[in-house]
Amino acid sequence: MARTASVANTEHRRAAIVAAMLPVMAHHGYERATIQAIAREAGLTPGLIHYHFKSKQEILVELVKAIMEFARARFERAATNTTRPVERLRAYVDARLGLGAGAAPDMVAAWVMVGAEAVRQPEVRALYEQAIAAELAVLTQLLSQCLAERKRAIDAAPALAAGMVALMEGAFQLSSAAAGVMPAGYAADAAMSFASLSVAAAPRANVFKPSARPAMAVESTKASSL
Amino acid sequence: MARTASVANTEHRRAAIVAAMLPVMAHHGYERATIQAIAREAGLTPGLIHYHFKSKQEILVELVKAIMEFARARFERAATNTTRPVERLRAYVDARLGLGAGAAPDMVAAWVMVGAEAVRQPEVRALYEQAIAAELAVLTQLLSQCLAERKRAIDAAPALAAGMVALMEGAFQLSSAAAGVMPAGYAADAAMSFASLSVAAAPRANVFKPSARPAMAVESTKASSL
Amino acid sequence: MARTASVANTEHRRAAIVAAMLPVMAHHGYERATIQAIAREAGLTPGLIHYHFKSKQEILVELVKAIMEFARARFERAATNTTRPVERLRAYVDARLGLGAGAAPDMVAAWVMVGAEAVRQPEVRALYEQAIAAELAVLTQLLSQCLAERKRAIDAAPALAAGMVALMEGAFQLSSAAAGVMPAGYAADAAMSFASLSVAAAPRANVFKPSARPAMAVESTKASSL
Amino acid sequence: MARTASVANTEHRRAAIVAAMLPVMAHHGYERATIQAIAREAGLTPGLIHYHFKSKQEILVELVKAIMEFARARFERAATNTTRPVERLRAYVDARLGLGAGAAPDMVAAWVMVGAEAVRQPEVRALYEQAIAAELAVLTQLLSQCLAERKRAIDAAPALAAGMVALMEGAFQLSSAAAGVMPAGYAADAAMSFASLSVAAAPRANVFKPSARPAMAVESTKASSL
DNA sequence: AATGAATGAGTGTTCATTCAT
DNA sequence: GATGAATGAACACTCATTCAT
Repeated sequence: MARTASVANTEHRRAAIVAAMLPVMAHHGYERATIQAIAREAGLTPGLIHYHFKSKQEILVELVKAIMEFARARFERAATNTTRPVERLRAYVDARLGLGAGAAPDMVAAWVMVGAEAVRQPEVRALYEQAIAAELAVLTQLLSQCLAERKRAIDAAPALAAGMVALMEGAFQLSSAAAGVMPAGYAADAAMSFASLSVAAAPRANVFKPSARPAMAVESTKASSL
Repeated sequence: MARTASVANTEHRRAAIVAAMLPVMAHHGYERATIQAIAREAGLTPGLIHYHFKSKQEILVELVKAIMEFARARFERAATNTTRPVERLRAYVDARLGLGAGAAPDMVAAWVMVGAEAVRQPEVRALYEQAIAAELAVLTQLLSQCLAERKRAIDAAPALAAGMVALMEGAFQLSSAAAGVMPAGYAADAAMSFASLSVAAAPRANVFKPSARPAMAVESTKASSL
Repeated sequence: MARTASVANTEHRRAAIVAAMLPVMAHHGYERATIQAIAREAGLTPGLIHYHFKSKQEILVELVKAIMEFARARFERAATNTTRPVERLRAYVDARLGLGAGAAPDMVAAWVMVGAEAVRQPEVRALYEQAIAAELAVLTQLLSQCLAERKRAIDAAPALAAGMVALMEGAFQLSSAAAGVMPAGYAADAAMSFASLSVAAAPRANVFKPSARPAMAVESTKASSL
Repeated sequence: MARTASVANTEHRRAAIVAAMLPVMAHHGYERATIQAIAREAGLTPGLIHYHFKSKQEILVELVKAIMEFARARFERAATNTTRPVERLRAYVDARLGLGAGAAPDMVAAWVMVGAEAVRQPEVRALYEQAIAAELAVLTQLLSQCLAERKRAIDAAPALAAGMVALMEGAFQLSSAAAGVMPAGYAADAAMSFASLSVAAAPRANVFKPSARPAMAVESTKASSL
């Protein structure tokens, strides 16, 4: 009933503007995500955008942070149900690929645009690298736990994590620009299969006789929407 | 006499303009790849660009085709040395990831920009999907051959190919925008490892007693530069 | 009770706003002296500025008046110690040049900006002319007293005053925009020297035999349009 | 009859744009000398202005150079008729004040605006200081020659030159913003009078018995900060 | 074929001013 | 009196495209 305090109002406005930039960028890219278009999407006047943000790039930076935070939060929520490494890994993959692309295609497309801007804008690149580094760190930890649980050497975890991150980033790109030619729901399956097989194939930790028996069932991976 | 005929000259000019667009797009993206910058890169005058191309987008379309053709040609060249499915698969992966990123970073970055444009420009998207479909077809065939050679069911080939394409597209993105945080040379290794393990784990074709023995050595994968 | 009456408070606010405009104009000029910047300098909110002033130009008008008043007050203070014409003249020059630029560079720079605005804004020009006319009047009177004291004809006083005003206005400009290339402390010396020599060289009042004829004939100077 | 070559055409356009900026700046100042207004004055379209100049400031910089060059050329032309120091000095003063203000009031007003911009724009300030330094150098030389001709010590030349430059800059300001209250033609007279009297009053070079001692002691002037 | 000057629509951004609270 | 969010008209600048030569 009572109007929120001005500070909160400003924060709300900023959040609304960032939120408005997401679909505009998803459909038109950064350069064509004009201040006018963002304002229209947010139901505001163009001048007001620059009252709340110093520059268009600042909105982009906030958008990148928001998407990062969104992904992080979704994983945290999904991972609270279990402590088993494999299940946590699956929760991570599903959070990123299973629901992500299907439930939030605009966010996925916007992220693809962010990735393209990261190629040429140093400030965006720094944020993007930070996001990728965070992904790598989380995945490396999860994979290390999976490997340790099965008494495997964890040396391969970083490279494996890198491959999974690449697969996921590529899946985002393809779901945004070539969805028509990709098989349904391949991505989460492929990611989990890659992880499972790699863990199973990893050499035993400090042991001389590796058996390399795949015990994590690949077949259990199913029903991802990307 | 020394001058080539005008048609051929026109074709040369067109090719030169397309070639000039590549590095400009790699560094500035499509929107900021101005006609002036392309002309400067090509050593031509701005007006001449529009004499040879109806619009800027037409140059982009030609560039996409040129990159597709370049990748196809490189694979063909590398694959002539062998008929063994596994080696041909490796040749393919190396052609795309092994030398690609290191030898032609501008082309990789330009391809990333193309991918972003494909999200919003229908004509570019059609081409991009065509390119991805071609990748999928080639990889599916190569993987099917690998599976058949080992008497495995080939049903999983399309999904596996999709995963590999995603991994490669993601690797392009990451090598262009987050090279600093990725492990060295992870991509080709990951792609080959993924393929090898998946082939090995595939069920036997039309056979009741699967043994699931991994016979394609994962360790043979080495030293890729992406 | 402790609060001053609203009218007085309003006056204080107006004075504070005018005072805040001075350094902002000194550093950014009139056009770039934004209401936001003035408000920040004054520790007020932007909206309040327009509560106390109808427009930005009204603040400028008040600022011009304030600077004029400041200069007048400083001279009055310095001139109370003496009644001797020469000393009063020196007090005037020192008030304007001796301490002025050093003690209040912002005010000097702001005055330069006022001078530029006077070129194009009629209302500011009217005030500026009023200020210059006041300077001329004061200087003419002081110089007339100096001349009279030495029994010289006072006819030249207005022209001499005009030259001194020009020298001082120019000194303000140069101290604000070219301090690096000007000799130290030249201005007050030059002004006093100009006055002293001119007084000494002036013809005797109502006398037929002029003495003190300068070797380089001043009379030969004629027909200048400025 | 024949169209001039393109390079010359471009140079002509640049010169025309610079020339168009002069009256616009003279009447509206730099900030309000909009690209639109300059284009209108030049009879060109706004877009073309930025085809020939990278930025508005670049036009300003060229304008400053043009005014400097104009003043230099006018003096050179006027000074060719004589080698006598005093006459050359007069030629200089007349070139700057005698005809200048009357014949080219827009240029004088534009120069005043340049002076104001020099306060806040480092690049303009650098040019302005260069212009003032050139003035000082020329005047110092001319005054030194006058002093030498009359066997006077030339030590005072720099300070005297500085005073004259200040007087002239101030005269420009006043002729642009307070012409109505200034006596007619005072400036050139004042400048020449100042120079003549100062030369006459200067001590003899290397001589023990100085003559021409002014009754109002110039030496008493000290410690001014400007 | 080729030039490069020219156009005009559109961009991000600034800012004096207004106004609901 | 006071706030600060909001407006809208300007601004400098960019750029694909056109066209006279």
